[in-house]
This record gives sequence, structure tokens and C-alpha cells, in this order.
Amino acid sequence: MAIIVDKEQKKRDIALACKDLFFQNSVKDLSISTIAATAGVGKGTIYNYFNNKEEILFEIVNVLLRDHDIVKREKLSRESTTKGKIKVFSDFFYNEEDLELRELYKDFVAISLSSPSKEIKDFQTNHATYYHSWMKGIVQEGIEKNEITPESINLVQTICAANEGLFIASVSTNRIENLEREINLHIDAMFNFMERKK
Amino acid sequence: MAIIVDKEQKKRDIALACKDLFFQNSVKDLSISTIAATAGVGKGTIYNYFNNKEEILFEIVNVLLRDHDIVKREKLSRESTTKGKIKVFSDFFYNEEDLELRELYKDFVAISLSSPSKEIKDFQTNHATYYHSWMKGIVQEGIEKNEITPESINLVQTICAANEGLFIASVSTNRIENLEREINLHIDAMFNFMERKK
Amino acid sequence: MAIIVDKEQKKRDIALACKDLFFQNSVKDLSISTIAATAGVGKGTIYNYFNNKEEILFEIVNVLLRDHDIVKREKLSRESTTKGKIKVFSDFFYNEEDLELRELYKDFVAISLSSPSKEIKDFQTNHATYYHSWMKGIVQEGIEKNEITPESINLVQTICAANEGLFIASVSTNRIENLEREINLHIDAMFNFMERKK
Amino acid sequence: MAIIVDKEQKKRDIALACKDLFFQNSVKDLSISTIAATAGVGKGTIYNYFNNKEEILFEIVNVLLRDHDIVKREKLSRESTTKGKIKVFSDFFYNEEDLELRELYKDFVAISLSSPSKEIKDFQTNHATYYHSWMKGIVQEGIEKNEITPESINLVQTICAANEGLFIASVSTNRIENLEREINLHIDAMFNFMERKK
DNA sequence: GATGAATGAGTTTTCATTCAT
DNA sequence: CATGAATGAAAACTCATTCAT
Repeated sequence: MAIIVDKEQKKRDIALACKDLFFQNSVKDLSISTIAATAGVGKGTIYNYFNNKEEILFEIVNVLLRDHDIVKREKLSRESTTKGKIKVFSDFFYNEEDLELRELYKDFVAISLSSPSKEIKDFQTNHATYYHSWMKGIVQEGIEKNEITPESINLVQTICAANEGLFIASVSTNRIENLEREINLHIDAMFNFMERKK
Repeated sequence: MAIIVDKEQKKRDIALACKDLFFQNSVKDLSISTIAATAGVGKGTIYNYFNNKEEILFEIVNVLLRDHDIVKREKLSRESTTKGKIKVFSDFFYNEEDLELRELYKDFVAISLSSPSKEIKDFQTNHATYYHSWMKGIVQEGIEKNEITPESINLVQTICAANEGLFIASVSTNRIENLEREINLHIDAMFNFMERKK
Repeated sequence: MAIIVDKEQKKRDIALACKDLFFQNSVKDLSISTIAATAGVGKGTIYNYFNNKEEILFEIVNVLLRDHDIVKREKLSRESTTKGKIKVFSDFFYNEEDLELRELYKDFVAISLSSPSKEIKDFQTNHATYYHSWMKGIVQEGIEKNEITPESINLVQTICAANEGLFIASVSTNRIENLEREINLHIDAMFNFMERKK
Repeated sequence: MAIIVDKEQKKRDIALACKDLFFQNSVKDLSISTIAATAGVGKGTIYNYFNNKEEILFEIVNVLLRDHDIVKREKLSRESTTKGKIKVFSDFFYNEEDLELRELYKDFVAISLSSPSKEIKDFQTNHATYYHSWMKGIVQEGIEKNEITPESINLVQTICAANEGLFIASVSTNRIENLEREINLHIDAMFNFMERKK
């Protein structure tokens, strides 16, 4: 019998072994040689598990997101107010823990903008939809608890979009000096309109 | 002196001669050979006028923005309400006329995200600041005309960011089916809060 | 002993399992991976039975030739004249039934011409000699039956060579529009000289 | 002004600089690196003049054929009889001078048989047609001079094909011990039928 | 100042072969 | 015996950059 390898596990191993490489460089700037060397396998082995560099990126993100979600869920459970939850939800764009994931996210958006493939767009759509629903759930809950007005549900899209827009601006320009502050200011402003007046 | 003017003119000529190339391809995918051939000059000549491909992109955008601004100013002058002006201001992200400029803009953001250089960040900062001020001016005017509340000035950042965020989402995911509609909905929602109640 | 028989059987099984692959692709274009997968065995197993891809080709051809010979013998028995027999003998180069074998034959000649090995040359020699003798036998018989002149025996080589030359020309150039016609014309021409004048 | 190079001359120079390489190896076995090194230019330079290895082969053959034709014409002019001319014409397949050209020819046929491209087939067709016409002209002349019968014209195809078939057999098998002898025997046999009986 | 021929480092990709299980 | 994971050498090809004219 030949060596039976858990293909999925091996994919994960290779991906994680070179995750730092992907944090520090954009996919375009990484060569298969470098990736293989870093992962401690031969170039051919990379091709046994991945069809292209993007797939490795997908794998890394998938693994990291699993952990990220657990932590996020935990952090959310510690927040009692809807506003608090939304702020925690939005801290992905600036907090220290998600620095790495954020780097990869930048890479994803960059690829989507410059040379989009169906795969990457689908991948992005899946995740965007997932997090959007999640946030919608939080807002819905806030409505049910009478914290915020029913119309608030229509502002979820705007909050998400503004978060993302502020993040992009903070990365691609020098205009945003303190992203954390800007995001929280904008959430405060939105909640001004969303919160039930007593 | 005269020579310097000539040099500037030649830069512009080269840049404009290959602008279509830049609309249709991302900078990363264009080779100097292709650019030179399209511009009808030798490869060496490109190096006499530009240090890298990005600089050509800068030149094209600069020229195009000049025209774009004139048209925008004209369109704005035809709008009487502040809301109308903001909508016209935001239509850059979806209107037909700015399709080309938008393609270049995507390229800029992509570069900023994946391998940012000081030059491109400064370039982006300049333009972002310029348009931001412009929009702020419009809102300021609306406040002075008593159309909208003084606090509205603090929402300019959010409006801009949400526009940008929606645009990025429309490009990098399949989530936004109709960008024009989403942008206008979100502007309407914001103006609900900004407009003075009579 | 029994084991050796088994080994031979297994070789044949593997070879036949992937014969279609060899019809459709030239040996050079086939990878061991593809062959192994098609044969339904592991890559390592191929190496247990064959030293190289050519050997698999030999095996396939050997098996196919056995059947081909039976059919040919049967077809020849149905022909009464020597000319008829020679034509049937030569139809290998254009008939529909031998299409596959012909594809393999092309591959053999190609290998012989570009990077000949002792093995392939011996293999080719064996078969060429075998068929040459066969044809010689037919001509001999025709002489004995007084159908053709005794000198005809010296033209066997020419007939064979011309058949082969026409085939090669039909494959490597666009000069031969209808190979069947050309081969039959040339055989007719030769028989003009070979047939006993009554 | 940049260096103006006679592109055609440079192609020829590169091709000739590595012709020995092509005599000794089949195209498939040659790498661009080796070719470039032998020609004394960089790898990139090869690509500036040729799209693939076959094109280099074409170039070499074209140059060599030019010389070959001159020599052949000269040799033919020294022959007075049609039979002599045909023999001289056919000596390409075995004479010492054309050894190199013959090696390339083998390569051509091998490629045509294993992985034919339109280009190579057209190239082969052109040359085959050219030499075929040439030989036809010689036979025609013989007919006009009353040396051979008018029907001889129909045997040109057979003579060519048999020459080629014998050559292929001599290369791909051990059956032909002395190609020169076989070719001349077969030409003698054909002329037996073609020559006018006095 | 303009040119474009030459370059070679660097990249992706393939695949025969090995060998631990 | 059979397997198939791992490998790395080798190949094709690209392209920014230089520099002689």
C-alpha cells in the first residue's frame, strides 16, 4: 500500500506553512518556487494540491476565517447592546488580531479589481454574503429587543459599505489618520438615527 | 523653457495615444513593448519620458480628469437641490460617460492595495482630498441655504465612504445587482436625516 | 512458470486497457500518469511490467497484429488472382479496419526516424521481414501458377517500398489526394510488366 | 537611429550557426537554451527571430537546399542519359554530400508522422512538389528525346515513392543492407520497362 | 533625442522516476 | 507485489531594461 495522505489535511498544512509569506507579499509577487521552499516541499508537490496560487490563498483564508469566526462570536457574546455588537463586528477593519486576515483581504480585493476570475468573485461573494447576513441578524435582534427602529434594517448595507469604503480609503490614501476613530464615529452617527428615542 | 513645454506635450501625446490600452487592461498586464508600439514610439522613448508604467497611468488620468471636472461642474450647475447635486456627484461610480475613468480608478485602487508606492498613494490622496472638499463645499452650500441641517457636514465622510464601498462591492462580488439603485437608495436614506424638517 | 504466464497476461491486460490512448496520441505526448490512470493501475505498477513507454506500444502492436493477420489471411483466401492478393495485401495503408494499427505504425516510423533505439529497430525489422516474406510467397505462388513472369520476384521490394513511400507522402504532405487510388494505380502499373502476356 | 539589422540575414546567421546541432539531434531533443548558446546569442534573441524550433529548422533547410539545388543541377548537367539523370536525382537518399540534409529530412518526416502541424505539412508539400516536378521534367525530356516511352511519365510517382520507401526502410529497419544498391536496382528495373526497345 | 536589437534573470509548468508503506 | 505521494530537473517563454548607433 502506498502512503495514504489526507489530501485535505495536507492542503491545509502546506497553506498554513506559508501563510506568513502571503501576509507579507501580494500573490502576484510570490513565485511558486518561493512558496514551495517556504512550505518545505518540492515545486511539484504544490501542483499536486493546488492548481494556482490563488487556491492557496483561498485555503489560508478558509482556515483563518474559521478561527476568526469563533473569536468574533465570542467577542460578540460579551457585548450586550446592538451598537456594541456592530462596533465589535466592524473592528475587523482595524483591530490588531485580524491584521493578517486583513492583509489577505486586501489582496483579494486587489485581484478582484485588476484581473477578476470567476473563482475569486464567487469566493468573495460567499464571504461577503455570509458576514452581511450575520450583521443583519444582529440588527434584527436589536429591533426585536426594541433597541433600534425597524427601519434600521435598511441601513445595514450602508454601514457595511461605509466600513469598507473607509478601510479602502485608509489603505489607498493618507486621508484617514485614524481608521478606528472614523469607523466608530460613523457608526455612532448612524445609530443616532437608528436608536429608538425614549 | 520652450523645451520643457515640449516635453510635457510629448508626455501627454504618448499617454493619450495609448489610453484605450489602459482602459482595457490592468497595468500589470501591459508590457512596455505593447505600450510603445501602441503609442507609435520606440521602447527607449518611453523610458525618456516615464520612469514606470504607473506614471503613464497618472498622465492619462490627469488629462481625463480635467475634462471630467468640466463636465461635472456643468452637470452640477444644472441641479438646484443639494440632494440632486450629491447624486450627480456620486454618479461617477455608475454612469456611462465615466466608464473609462472608472476602469483606471479600479486599477489605482488595486495597485494601492497590493503593492503601494509613495507616488501612487500621494496621487490618490490628492484626488480624494480634492473631491472630498468639493463635496463638502456642496453640503456647506446646502446648509447655508437652509436646505439641510448644520450637522450634515459630518456625514460627508460617510456618504463618500459608502459610495466607494458599494462600488468596490459591486466589482469584487456579485452581491450588488444594481449599483445605481443602491447608491441612490443610500443617498436618499442619508438625506432623510440631513434634510431640515419643515 | 505459472507466475511467468501471469506476468505476461498482466502485461497484455495493461497494454490493451490503454490501447485507445495510443491510437489517439503519439507516444511522446503520453505521460506515464495518463497511461497508468487509463489502465487502472498505479504508476509504479507500470514500471514493474515495462521499462519504457515504447514497450507498451510493442505489446499493443503484438496483440493487434495477431488479429490483423488472421483477418488478412482470411481476406487473401477469398482472392483468386495474384494481383487481387497483392492489392488486398497493400490495403493496410488505406483501409478503414486498420486505421488504428496504422496510427501505431506511424508512431513507430516516427520514433525510428528521430530517436531510434536498438529495440525499436529490431522490432520493425522483424515485422517488415515477416510481411515482406509473406508478399514474396504470394508472388512466388503466382509465378508457379504461371500468372506472372519469374522475374516478378525482383519487383516485390519495389512494390513494398512504393506502397510505403506513397503512404508516407500521403501523411507528411498534401500531395496525395487519394491514397487508395494511387496505390492501386501503381500496383496496376507494376502488374502490366509482371503479368504473362497470353 | 537604432541599429538596423537585416532581419532575414540575422535569421540565416542564427540558423546556420546551429545547424550542426540540428544534424546531430532531433528537434524534440533540442532545447532553446542549447540552441541559443550554440548560436552565441541570448535565449530572448531566438524568440525575436523565430516562433518555435521548427522555424529554425525550416530556415536551415531553406539555406541548405539552395546550395544543394545548385550542386544537383550541376551534376545533372553532366549526365547525358535520362536513366543517369534519374539516378543522380535519386542519390540524395544515400550520397555522402547530402548526409546532413538527409538528417534534417528524417526529422521532418518524423514530425509529420507524430505531431503534424499545418506549417510543417505545407513546407513538406512545397518541397515534395518542387522535386517531383523537377523529376517529371527530366522524364519528359527523355520522352521527347525518344529515349523512353511516353507512358513512362506515369511511373514518376512510383519511382519517387519507391525511393522514399526504400530510404525509410533503410533507416527504420535493418532490412536494407545497401541502400545505394537497392535504389539503383529498382531504377534499373523500372527503366527496363520504360526504355524504348530498339 | 530616438530607437529597437539584445539580453538573461525569473517564472510557470510538466513528468519520469523513486521509494516508503 | 502494488501503490501513489513526493520530487526536482528541465523546458518554454516573457519582459523590463540597457545601450550602441
